[in-house]
Amino acid sequence: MDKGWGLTLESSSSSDKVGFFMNKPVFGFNLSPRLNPAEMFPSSDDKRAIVNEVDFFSEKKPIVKKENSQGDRTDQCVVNTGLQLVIANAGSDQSTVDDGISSELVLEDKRAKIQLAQLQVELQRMNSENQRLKGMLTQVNNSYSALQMHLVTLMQQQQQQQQQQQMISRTESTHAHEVVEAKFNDEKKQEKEGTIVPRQFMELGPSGSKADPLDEPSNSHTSSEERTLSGSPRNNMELLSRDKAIGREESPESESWAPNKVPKLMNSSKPVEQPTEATMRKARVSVRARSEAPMISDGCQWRKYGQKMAKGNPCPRAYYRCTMAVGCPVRKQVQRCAEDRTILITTYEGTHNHPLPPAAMAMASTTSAAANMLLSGSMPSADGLMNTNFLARAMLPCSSNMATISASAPFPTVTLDLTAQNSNAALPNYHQRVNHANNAQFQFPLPAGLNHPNFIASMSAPQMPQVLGQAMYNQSKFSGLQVSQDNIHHPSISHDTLSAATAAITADPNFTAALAAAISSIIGCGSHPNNNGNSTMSGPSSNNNNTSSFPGN
DNA sequence: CGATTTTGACCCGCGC
DNA sequence: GCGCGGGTCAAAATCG
Repeated sequence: MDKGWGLTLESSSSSDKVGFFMNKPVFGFNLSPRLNPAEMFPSSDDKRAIVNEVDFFSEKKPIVKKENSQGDRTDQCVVNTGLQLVIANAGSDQSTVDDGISSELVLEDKRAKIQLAQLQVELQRMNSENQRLKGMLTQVNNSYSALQMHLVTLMQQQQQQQQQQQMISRTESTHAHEVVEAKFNDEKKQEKEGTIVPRQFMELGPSGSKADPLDEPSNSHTSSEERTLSGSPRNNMELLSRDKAIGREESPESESWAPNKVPKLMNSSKPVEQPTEATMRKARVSVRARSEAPMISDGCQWRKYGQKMAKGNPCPRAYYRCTMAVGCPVRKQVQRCAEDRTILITTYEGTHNHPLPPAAMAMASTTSAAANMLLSGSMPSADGLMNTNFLARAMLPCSSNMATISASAPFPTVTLDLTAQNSNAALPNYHQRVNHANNAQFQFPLPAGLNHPNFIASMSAPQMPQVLGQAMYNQSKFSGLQVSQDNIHHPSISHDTLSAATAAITADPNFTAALAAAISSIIGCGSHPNNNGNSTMSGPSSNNNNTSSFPGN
């Protein structure tokens, strides 16, 4: 930790007891070996401190002089004198007294002792505070790790469930075939489709189908089930249309694309087991990040399946679907910001139905947490949004433009703004757009917009510095970013660091992904203290497979 | 030659 | 009912 944070607390301050949150107080008091290290760090096991202590007493004056020359004059005058006197008294060495102990010296001695005592008290206080902060940091880290583990576990369980259900549905599909044949025996061709279609979506669906083909022989027309899957008429129509589409697809290629159609059918077949999936399908997480690359790296593999010109934006919008697993319903849209083309807007939608690589977990958990937060207020109703954003506000009392929740129809969307000068450049227009649509909108800061002035000014929330600080530190370790705490007055992040982080976000796609973990942890901790790890929705992850064609270029 | 991208067509929801 | 815009499909083109 100290290495990464570049602690330079002179000799004695390198003690492990002084965590990075202590750097400010330590610097503020300018503790140095001029003070008796043994007193300042009574339980310190720091080698340097011990050495200094020994040297100090063994060579008395030479050491004192040497250190005086390094220290600032004020400290020199007061503290050093005190120490000398202590030595003189302790050693009962009258030689120094022979020069004449003036009352001034005695006063200085007392002053020094008082100051020393004050410093010790202050140090103790700082130590205890440091311990407390470290404890909180550990707690946050543990929570985050636990949540990630929990998420992974859940995803694995989900996958196992899917596999089991797929096994079951395979056998059931045979029955379905027979029933379909019986019902549509007047047209042999129809029979064929009836057999093929159920198999497709049962095997490729994101989660095992609990639909019982026996209950609904005409699977492709089970509007009753579809209705339960989603309350929205839009989905109903979608599903019906999908049925038609599947019905007309007989080419081999249709099989390869079947997964794309499967999710909704699958949703329809299991409305009870995954009640949130339909809503998750609607919930979107939009990530704004500065990037010259065509796509941000999120750890997932994507295939482009479409590109369109969107109204109001000269840059085309590209459509991608996740190809890490057959039938993964997750899709994303990538588009340059019309106002600032260096900003890449990536909108994720859907839930991965497969395990994610670590690189993808960060962004996935981020979007998951964001979507969960959005959906935790239940539906995109006004109440839901109010609740959601109440949580956001409570959790992150400072208000800036790092993240936005909007009830933008038809999909509620969370916007995570990873851009630097977001609020000044692009967001105003964005906000106007959203507000004009009479959408409730709330904002809260995220670490990604690290160099946002409001962000720095708003670091009062006690949990923020720790989470962000740790995230920054962790990131710095593998992104090559050096995070130094020298001369900063806030425990976690300096302006320089923020700038560097912003630069790193742009330069290193992995940084974005990992930084997303911090976002995730913040959002998760704040909005879903109990269940944010349960998220099954994973956004995407960003990744390395940059597509050749980039919207807007 | 398989995988991926491109791109025009198509479908659907929504507003007028 | 019609037109618009968003989203998706799928054949053709391109890439590795």
